[in-house]
Amino acid sequence: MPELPEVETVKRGLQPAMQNRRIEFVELRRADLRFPFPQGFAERLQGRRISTLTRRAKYILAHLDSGDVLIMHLGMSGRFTVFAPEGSSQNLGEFYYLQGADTAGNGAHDHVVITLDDGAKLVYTDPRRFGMMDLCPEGDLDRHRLLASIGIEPLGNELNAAYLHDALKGRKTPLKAALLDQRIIAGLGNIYVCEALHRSGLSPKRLAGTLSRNRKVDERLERLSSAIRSILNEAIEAGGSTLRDYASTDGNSGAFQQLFSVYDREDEDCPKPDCSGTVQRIVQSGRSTFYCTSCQR
DNA sequence: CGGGACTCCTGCCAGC
DNA sequence: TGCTGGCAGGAGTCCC
Repeated sequence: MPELPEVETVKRGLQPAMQNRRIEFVELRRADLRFPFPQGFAERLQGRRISTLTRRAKYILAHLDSGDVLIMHLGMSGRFTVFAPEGSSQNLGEFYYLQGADTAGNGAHDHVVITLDDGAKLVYTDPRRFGMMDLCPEGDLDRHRLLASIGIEPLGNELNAAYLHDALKGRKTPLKAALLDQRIIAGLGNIYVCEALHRSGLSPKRLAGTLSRNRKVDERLERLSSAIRSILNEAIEAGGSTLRDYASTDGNSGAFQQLFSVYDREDEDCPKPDCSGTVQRIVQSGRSTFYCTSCQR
């Protein structure tokens, strides 16, 4: 599930449930996810008020009144569910399930249960356990080992053709791999890289540095940077409806899939109106790439 | 250093 | 029906 748009959607979904709430109790069902929980994890959270939630790359950050920041990453299969407090199903955020909180958190892969001061329970579920949680003082966030070398946010002003020109210059790695590199752009994953390359008509196999040959900024980098931005924004937009579906049903939203032009569409016709190509699947650094060999150069 | 392979873990699906 | 192998949206680590 989670690339930047999904993480942003989850953050927005959690915000109304968590903002300004005090953490009453934290139950860990195991000692680790991808990494061990830090020493005193539950104790440092309990009794603290959450001032706000933010996002950096694919990390959700909960800022606490103690000065600590709770860092959360969903990995490949991580998910949060908010269970409403008993008998208060009115005016709940879209992220709420409408069950009573006493039934929450009993699944086989429910690893963390956070009880808030209004009785709501926040349950972290992660079958593959590639997710992680950590605590870090707000002032040390930039130096946190997982955040220190993260690149620019693609939705901010820093992402533009000139940035890509410099960042990709001399790179001999395929463009696909460079865009997946979180040190260059934060938050892109396999799906949205495939989609952005298709929209901008660039081959995933092209060596990244070939777009920065001249001193002049290549107009293809302009296309790439605006494709990244528009794809992510559209996905976030769609995320809201995905989330509503999710809250009311089972997590599998049809609207989500319809967004993709090439991802998981091997052998289908290229959806670009002026292109008669077919979507191919190849493997790059061990992962699936979907692209049109006809219009992506 | 840059680049690529390997690794963690479980669930699911196609193919036999 | 049941097994097996391959694959999955992430990313740190190790090795050349």
